[in-house]
Amino acid sequence: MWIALVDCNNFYVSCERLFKPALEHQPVVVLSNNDGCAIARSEEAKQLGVKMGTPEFMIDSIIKNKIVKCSSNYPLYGDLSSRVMKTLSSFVPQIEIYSIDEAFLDMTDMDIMGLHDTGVMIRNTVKKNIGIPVSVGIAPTKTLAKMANRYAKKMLREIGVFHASDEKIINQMLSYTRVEDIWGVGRQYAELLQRHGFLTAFDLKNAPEEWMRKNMTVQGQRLQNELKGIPSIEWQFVSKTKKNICTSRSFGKLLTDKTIIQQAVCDYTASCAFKLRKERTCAKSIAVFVQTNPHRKDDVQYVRSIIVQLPSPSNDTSVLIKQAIKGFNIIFKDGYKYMKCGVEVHGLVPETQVQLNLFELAETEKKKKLTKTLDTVNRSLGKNLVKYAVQSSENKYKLRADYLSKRFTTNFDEILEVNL
DNA sequence: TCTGGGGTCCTAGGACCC
DNA sequence: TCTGGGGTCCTAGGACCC
Repeated sequence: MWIALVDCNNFYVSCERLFKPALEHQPVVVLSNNDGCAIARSEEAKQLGVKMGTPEFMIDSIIKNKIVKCSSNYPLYGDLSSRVMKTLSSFVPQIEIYSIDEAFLDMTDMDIMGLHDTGVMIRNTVKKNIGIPVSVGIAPTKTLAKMANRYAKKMLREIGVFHASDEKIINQMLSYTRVEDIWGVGRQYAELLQRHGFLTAFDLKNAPEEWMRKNMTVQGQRLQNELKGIPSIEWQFVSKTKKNICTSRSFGKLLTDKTIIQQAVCDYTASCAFKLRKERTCAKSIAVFVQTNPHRKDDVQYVRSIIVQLPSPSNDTSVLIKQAIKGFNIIFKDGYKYMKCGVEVHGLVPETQVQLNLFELAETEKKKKLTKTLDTVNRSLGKNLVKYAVQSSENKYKLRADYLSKRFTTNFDEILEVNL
């Protein structure tokens, strides 16, 4: 089996550059929600020492005025992503979209002109059609394809394609790759592995199976098999239905006022309810959490969450808001400076599976019509103008987005972006 | 002054049932 | 004095991903 992992280079930065060619060859970062920290960096920005997750104020303190900052613009990235994915789909029978900027391609039947050349063709076509640069890694398993992709970026920058085509080449790649750079090995496991003398992916491939199982659970076993060239991660051509849905945000500034925070909780609940309806699922329970800013060492800290069971599974905004407020009232305490709150819905079941008694049924039909109308109106306006009374009518917890680019390819309204 | 948001999978341990 | 065992469901928490 041959698997390709196609990955857009510095995706968010590449999207911004597409519409602002002057950013080409400039150090550019894209900032997270709230303009909090860097979540995408151009090569030039990486060379200036900007790390993933560097807070904006630290970027300023090191290299003020040398770098272009963009607020993140998810509608734009989402639209370009689907165009890239559509182009990739034209090459192979099926692709697995792994994230906004990555997809796995089953290349097993593609070996007509040689897999390396096929990879080059894919890369050139995406660049020509969409304008986004991509890298391609081809190998016998997903984990090795990820590694090959990274190798292409690091070692074969100009070509941007690497085919790990036989055992000798794969072993070279494994020896080159340090454990902390393997897909599936995070900081904790990397430290553990290094302590035990496993430094490269090649070491890990040859580690005792017993040890892997004992210290890294079944995931470690799977990972080791993948490194040995035995595919152990299933294809996922159709996206699974979600198991949890979450909406949470940091506030633009620290908040103490219960009413304003409750409005945020209600807005995020409405957002979760909308996502549930889009997925055609209902939630069994809803969790609410609030927290202070852990980075402010001098402030008194408070973090709390609560799970509220719903009377019956629901995706109705008013039902969810009612329960969310109930939970919020239990966990909220005066006297703290809050930085963030969020809402998470759990135990999702298909809409069609929800059992109701007759009384509930009659009520639900009425509510469904109301909800459908609200969704339709809000969608056609391109923003959430129509709301329940407990939601916010103005942005008292508004997020910052000082460097926002225009929505070049979509009709989304500015307000949708900054409001939620 | 200023530090993201949205997910997944796995395991352990408790509650409960027979 | 001796005090089962297996199964399921749920939740919390850890680790990881982009």
